[in-house]
Amino acid sequence: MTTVTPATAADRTGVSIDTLRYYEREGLIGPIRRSVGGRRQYTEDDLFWIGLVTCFREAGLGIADLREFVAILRAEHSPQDRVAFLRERRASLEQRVAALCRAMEVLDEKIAYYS
Amino acid sequence: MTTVTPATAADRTGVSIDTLRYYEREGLIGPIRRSVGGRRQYTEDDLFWIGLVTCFREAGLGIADLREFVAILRAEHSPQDRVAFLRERRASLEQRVAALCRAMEVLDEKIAYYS
DNA sequence: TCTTGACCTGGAGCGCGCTCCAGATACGAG
DNA sequence: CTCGTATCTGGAGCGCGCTCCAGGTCAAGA
Repeated sequence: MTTVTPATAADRTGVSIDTLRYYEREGLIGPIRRSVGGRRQYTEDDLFWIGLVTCFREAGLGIADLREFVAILRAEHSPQDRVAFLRERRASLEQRVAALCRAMEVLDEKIAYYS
Repeated sequence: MTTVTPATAADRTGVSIDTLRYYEREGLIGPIRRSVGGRRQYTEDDLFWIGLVTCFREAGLGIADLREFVAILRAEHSPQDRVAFLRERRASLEQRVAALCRAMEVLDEKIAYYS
């Protein structure tokens, strides 16, 4: 299996090395395989997962949310639990979108006023 | 002009008294009128403005953004500057929405998978 | 008048999400 | 083998956005 150094992983995911280590410490990714000497070796799967995490971080989910997310998707939870959790997260994202739309409406109003 | 105590203002806006003071210190609201004894007296206009600020905070704008927002709307800036600023803010909100939508798509995928 | 509770100020403290640092170790190029 | 760069670990530091606290002031009700 082809793997990649921390520097390359950081480069390809757009996440800093420090943050990658932080995410691993926090249980959001990995644990990442190590070389004999102890250096991290990121697989393509790791990179993909980091992409998912980044996607959710950008959407505003907190570290604790993501930890739970990881646990749900990895551990032995009943499908109902998983789906319930996922739906819950989806609902909160919808609320964020709603908040954003309200703010955009206000902006549009102001833009119209000053145009 | 009818005014309202800090406690009532907090109650009606859903923003804590401490946070109201903080916003005022940061220049996001006010300065709020004071009674002879030095207590704050919030007008309806103040409450409305606090509502706007809250709306933008919920949409994820930072304190510095809002300070600039206030400056733009209050001070003597050319209409072009205002509109440019507002459009810029709107664009960044759109990006947030896009990030949220991406995350929701991922969630939907997982939901579909586990359903 | 006295009590009680809301409010004042300035400043410290806190949780989050990184980010940086020191000191040690690994490893590829020459 | 040596050098230089990349990486390792544990822990400190930081910016943001509040939140809390101490010590004092104000004001309405009994």
